[in-house]
Amino acid sequence: MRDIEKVVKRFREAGLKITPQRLSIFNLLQRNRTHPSADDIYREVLKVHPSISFTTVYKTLQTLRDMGELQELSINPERSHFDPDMSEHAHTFCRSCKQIGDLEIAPETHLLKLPNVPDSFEVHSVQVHAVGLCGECR
Amino acid sequence: MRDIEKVVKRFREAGLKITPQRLSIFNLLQRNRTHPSADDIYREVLKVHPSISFTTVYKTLQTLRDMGELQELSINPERSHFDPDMSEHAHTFCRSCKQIGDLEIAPETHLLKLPNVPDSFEVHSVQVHAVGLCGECR
DNA sequence: GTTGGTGCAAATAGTTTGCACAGTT
DNA sequence: AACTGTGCAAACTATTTGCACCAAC
Repeated sequence: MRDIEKVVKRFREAGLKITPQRLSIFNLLQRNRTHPSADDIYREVLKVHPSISFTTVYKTLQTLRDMGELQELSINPERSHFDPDMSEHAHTFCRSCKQIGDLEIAPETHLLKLPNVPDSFEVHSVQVHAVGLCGECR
Repeated sequence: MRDIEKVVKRFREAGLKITPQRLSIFNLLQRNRTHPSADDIYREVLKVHPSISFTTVYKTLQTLRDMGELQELSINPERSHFDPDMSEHAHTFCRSCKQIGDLEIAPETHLLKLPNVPDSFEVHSVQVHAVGLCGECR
């Protein structure tokens, strides 16, 4: 996700409104490093904005994802997680504690240049997931 | 997934029973190239075994996954898909039609040797997903 | 006969939607 | 004033579980 000012600008340019609820969500995502689920985000924003609804969080996440400001991670079969870090990187996923971690990938790896992708297929993003057990859970 | 005979042998060795329902499921998976969801598999097996229940299909898929005979793919946020092909390969996922395709990966890519994975993390499998739009849907 | 499997029905959980009212522009 | 956003409640969908009966071994 970009700077809040830039995201706000994009929303306004798209005719979307800036509400206190949305600003709280932007703020939280900006500082986040934990790959939260929609519900995680909801429960966090609740602390700052006790009257916010899950629906609002949910719809704002959809909008941000559709704008390409954050990634929806399909890594945990039980629920979606969101990642505001749009740089090329991979993830670890622990099958036991369900924790998601970041893996830095050297830029020369060119994740987006996967071999054998048909020319006709338009790649938006490449997700790389190492699935297994973290140190704690072994 | 291995040959049916080998899978049957593994089940017996683990004290698990071989039923007509399970054999139908094994057969179907063996010939499958389409990354079906649990429900896809259920509807296919129904044709051969009209009295089978979703629960039976579901539990057998869990067992096969836990044995490492097939992979559960977290690629479609809406549902899990299963892949009996356990060789190192990647997938394409079309956001529009939800189709999953295979991508061959040269063995020298060493998918399982992702850089920067903490020593303490035990990697079971690495999933690589190119997410975007297929030729048809563009 | 013992033990695990099957199938039904119900519970659970995450996600998504319709709608009336409120807030932003 | 026009139009989008919010929040509630309900619907939906996939997944998971409890349990009585059945079948493989």
